Order: sequence, then C-alpha cells, then structure tokens
Amino acid sequence: MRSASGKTGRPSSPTSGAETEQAFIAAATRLFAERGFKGTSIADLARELNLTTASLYYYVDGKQELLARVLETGMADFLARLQDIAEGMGDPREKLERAVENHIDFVINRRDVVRIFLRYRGMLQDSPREHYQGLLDRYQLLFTTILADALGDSMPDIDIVLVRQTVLGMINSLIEWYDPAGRLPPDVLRSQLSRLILERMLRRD
Amino acid sequence: MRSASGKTGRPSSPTSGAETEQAFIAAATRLFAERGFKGTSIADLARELNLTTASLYYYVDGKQELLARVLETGMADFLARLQDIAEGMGDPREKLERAVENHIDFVINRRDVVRIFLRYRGMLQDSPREHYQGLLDRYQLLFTTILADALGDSMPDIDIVLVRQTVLGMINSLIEWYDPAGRLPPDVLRSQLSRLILERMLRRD
DNA sequence: CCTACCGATCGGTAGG
DNA sequence: CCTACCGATCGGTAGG
Repeated sequence: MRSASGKTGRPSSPTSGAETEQAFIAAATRLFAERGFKGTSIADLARELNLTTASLYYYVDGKQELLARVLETGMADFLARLQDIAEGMGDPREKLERAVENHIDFVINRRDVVRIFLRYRGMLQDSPREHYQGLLDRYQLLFTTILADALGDSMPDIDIVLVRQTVLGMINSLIEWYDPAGRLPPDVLRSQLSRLILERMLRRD
Repeated sequence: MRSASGKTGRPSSPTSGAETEQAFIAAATRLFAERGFKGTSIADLARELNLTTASLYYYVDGKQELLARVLETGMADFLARLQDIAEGMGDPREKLERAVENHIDFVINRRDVVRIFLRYRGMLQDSPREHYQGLLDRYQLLFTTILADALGDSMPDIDIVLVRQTVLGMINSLIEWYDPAGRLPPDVLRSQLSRLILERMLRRD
C-alpha cells in the first residue's frame, strides 16, 4: 500500500504510509463486516475513504488485497496475545484460563474482525490464503498445547482436537448472538462462560 | 412455484409440482452452500436446472424466494424432529440427550442446509425473514425448555440462555471444521461430543 | 419455457 | 522520470 492524504486533488503533502494503511484497513473491516465481502463494492470502499474508485486502485490491487490485510493484521495480533500468554507467568491451569478469557474478549471487543475471520476467510486465494492459514494453524497449535498442559491426562478418553475446536467454537459462536448492550454485561458473560468451560467442561476429575 | 418438466422447449407434460420444487430446492441448497448466496447467480441456478435464466423466472420470483424455501423447509424439518423428542417418551435427561444428538446429527448429515442457516439467514427480508425467525424462536424455546427440565436447579448460578446458546454454538461450529471422512468417524464424534456436553458441561453436581 | 433484450451496476483501467 | 490522483469509460454480467 502507498500513502494517501487529503480529500482534494492536490498532490498534497506526503503523510505516513502507516496512517493511511490504518485508515484503509479500518474502512474495509467496517464495510466487510456490515455488508459482507461480496456485498461491498470498490465504490463503497472508495466512498468511505473519500476517494474515487480509480484512486483507490492506486493504493491497492483490489478487494482481495484489502481482505488479506484485514485478516492478516487481525490474526497476527490475535496470535501475539496468545503467545504472550503461553510464554508468560503462571501454572498451566492459569494460562488456560487466560487463553480462554483472551479469546472471549477478542470476540467481544473486535466483533468486526472476528466476523470477517469466520465468514470470509474462505474467500482468500493463493499466497494470502496460505499466509493466513499459517497464522491460524499456529494459533490452534498453541491453544492445543496450552490445553494439553492444563488437562494433563484428566480427559484421556476424549480427542484433544475435538476439545479444542469445541472450546473455540462455543466462544466464536458469541458472534452470532451476544449483544454487549443486552441483558448480560460483558464481564458477567466472560466470567460465566469462562466458568462453564473451565470449572465444568474441563474440570479435572 | 409452478412445475417444470423436461429439458427441451416443449410445453411438456405437467409433472408434480412437488417433484419440481424438490429439484429447485436441492439445486439452490447445493449452490448457495458451495458458492455463497451472493456468489450464486441466477444463471448458475438456471444452468444447474437446465433452464435459461428467463425460464427460471417463470417458476420463482428470484434468489430471495429460493433462499426462503431452502431455509423454511429445512428449519421446519429441524423443528419437527425436536418436537417429536419433546413430546416423546423418556425422562428429561434422556430427552436432552436425544435433543443434543439430534442437533449433532443434523449438522453432520445436512451440512449444506446448516451452512446456509448459519451464513445466509441474515439475507432474508420481510415476511420470509419473520417466518424463518418464528421457526428458529420456537426451536430455541423448545430447546431451552428441554434443557431447563433436565437441569432442574443444578446450575442456578449460570444464565440458561447462555447455556443454550453455548451448547448449540459448539455443535453448530462442527460445520467449520468437522470432516465426516476424517480421523473421527461420525459415530465417535457424536458420542464424544455428546459426553463432553452431557456428562461434563451439564453434569448435575 | 425461449429469444431477445433492458437499466444499473460490477470490478477494474484508459489517458492526462 | 515519479507522486498522487481525476473524470470518464472499458468489457462483461447482474437481476429482471
């Protein structure tokens, strides 16, 4: 991506590319989450950024590149948090608790990105697809490791991958129904769901 | 919907409307699940049915009607199964087990419809949307009732709606990762997931 | 059920 | 030669 600046046609002073990139990713994230990937046109994105569609093409190759940026930056951040937890202090059980609550918080606080993860990752192609898949694989492997360390051999008869996907799946499903402004405030939701997972489903017998 | 018949342009003998409807719903289900709702064109659907796009419009009002048919017939079937379980024999705990395993089986055996439920129900509008939402509400209410009967007051400190959404969410998430031809055969998956839910997460203390 | 089309919009690109 | 864009339009396809 190159850097954009003002709203007018003047050559305009160069702004930092990082700032521009932020704006593009934020706009794409909002629109893809709201209208869907196919439901968002290049014109929609350009309008959001106060550009013409032609100008948008000066910065990006197309919607696919924007989707890749959204997914890669979001997933990289998500993975970094889990790595901090894995490498941080605490016993295995505490790390699992933090990993679970981190995942819950991510789904609640970054709804738009998570919605795009879950719905449109399949639209990625070629090398962006492989790169994103690599980050996702690392996240899942790391989560499995944290899970296995915390569980020990307390659940020998159940497949560890099934457990991991089930835990992540129940948290991810928040995106479909949870309303932070609803009956259950975020901190209550987090603690109840966390207890349902850790003190019930994954309790050591 | 009217009824279609052969592949040629002859007025062709009237076949049962039911047979035609089946073919339309089957084609729409396959394509929407494979390519997405917006990713499926009217031309794609017509080709699948050996019709021209213009002819397709003779039978249906458009993609929205097909989506509504797919969702309503699928959801009605899904609800009927749960009603049979609720009204059938057995104690509350057995009914809950059947309800859970029924849901698992539905996700495994009717992947295409479930994928459309989860991804494209939001694209419905107006009265089809309300009708579908009504069926979904009834399913969720019935599931909550079965859940509450089975749990009694064994989990007084956790919100029953959170429990319901969590149970349904973890089962629904199978659509994202479970491969019936993979490492876990369907019957093993069903029994392990069922036990994870019933004997662990919802165990009576 | 087909042929012959439409208004509009799609993602993407031309020259300047 | 490069940057940062613009107005206008390209070839095709959407639903109807």
